[in-house]
Amino acid sequence: MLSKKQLRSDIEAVELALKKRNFSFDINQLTDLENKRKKNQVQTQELQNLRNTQSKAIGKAKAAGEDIKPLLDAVADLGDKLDEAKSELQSIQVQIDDIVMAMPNIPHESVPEGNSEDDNVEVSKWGEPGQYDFEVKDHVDLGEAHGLDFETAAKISGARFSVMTGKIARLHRALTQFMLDHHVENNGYTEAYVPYLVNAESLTGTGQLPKFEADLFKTHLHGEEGEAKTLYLIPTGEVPITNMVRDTIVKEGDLPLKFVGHTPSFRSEAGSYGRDTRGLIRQHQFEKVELVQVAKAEDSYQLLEELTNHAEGILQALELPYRKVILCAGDLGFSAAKTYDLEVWLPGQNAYREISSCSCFEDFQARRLQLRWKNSETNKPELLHTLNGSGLAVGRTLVAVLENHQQADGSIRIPDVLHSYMGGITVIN
RNA sequence: GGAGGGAUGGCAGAGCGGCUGAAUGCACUGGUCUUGAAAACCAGCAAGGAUUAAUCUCCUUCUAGGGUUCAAAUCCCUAUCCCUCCA
Repeated sequence: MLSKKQLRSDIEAVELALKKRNFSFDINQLTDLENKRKKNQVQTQELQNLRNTQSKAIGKAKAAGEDIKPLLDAVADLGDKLDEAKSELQSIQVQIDDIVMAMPNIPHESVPEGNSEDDNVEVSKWGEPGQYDFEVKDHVDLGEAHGLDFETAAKISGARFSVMTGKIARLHRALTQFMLDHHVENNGYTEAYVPYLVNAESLTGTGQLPKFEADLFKTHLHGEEGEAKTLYLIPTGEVPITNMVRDTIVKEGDLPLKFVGHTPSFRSEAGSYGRDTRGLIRQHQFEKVELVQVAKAEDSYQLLEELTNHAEGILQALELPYRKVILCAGDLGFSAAKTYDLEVWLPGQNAYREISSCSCFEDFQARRLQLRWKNSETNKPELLHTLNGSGLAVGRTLVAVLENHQQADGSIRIPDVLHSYMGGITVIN
């Protein structure tokens, strides 16, 4: 959520900034509502003030043993007037909130202009795509022989699910364990285990709601669809991990907070029919190791670089060629101010594909989350900045390992760092 | 499944219709004292919002949502979460 102060004082600048990401809104509508709000709020507060002072006077008169009847008569219709003013104010505020909650974050000044992923800008490249003196297979063909099974998954659940058995399943687990250990031991993250079902408040805090409900799997207990009983499957570990610190004032000395968590992610993939239908690339359920940081405003962009490097460290350790791109304004996610995507080389697709997305949200999420720290200089709570990134998406990492480390006979070479996690297995064949 | 108890500021914890935005302690900030520190003492210290150049002032908030009342942290109802006991 953007700051309402900013929307009042500098709405033209907001419009201009959001235009960069092809988002437009009706300035006049918002200013009209804002003017109404101002008038109504002042009026309502005056009525409340009147009620408070009158009530106090009644209390005093009563204590002094005076006749309070005339005072009671004087406030007879105050309650109704107040109710009316309040409900009108509330309806205006709901309208304003609806508009403001649907507004995306303002892109950071370093974000390049552009409309789609074609306009993203490559920042760096690591490793060289391998040369293969045989015809490369994609992960579906490679995995089939080793226990990657989409047909059984389709029987159990449907399209966009997978079953893994045997060594593939172990490799998938090994990748997860390796990533978690790596980030805890080398990068200073605290491991977090979190719920996979979350309430609407949490999803509102990180920005998935109210705008993107269609992307979520929704459950309700005992067939009842009510606020309290509705839970959603998390679309990313970002949601529960970031929400651990919702509504808190973090001690300055504890900053930055750094959490790493392994969770499944559940996505409806509404609107992506026909895209990436083959293989593990786009699933309703996939595993991810998520990095989350919470920091002071002045540190956040430095930490975005670090966090991205942490994700890159996994790719390097697994000997996977990749490139880093900065997303253009038009391709930026709703809550993000700046995002680096890491794209791993997939020989089977002869292309770089996203495997991690690392973003700084500035105070956009923190404002919804009421996530703050107390500045000892001003003695005032200030909003923190939030960051997160995949470190990495496990399913896609599995794809990358299979495809990049395939050998002529269809076997898979296991990168050195995984050997201990694989019980000494160095090749899957 | 049944019966109770609870949720209050950064934390702990009093208050149980008007004098309570909230005692007290801890933490924190500033000061006195000290060569320095600790201790002691003094002072300050909830958040959000409206208005303002700023100060002032005002409004809202004691888990959440309803209700009673001129007036609610306090009474009533509902929900959520926590705890204890019984089965």
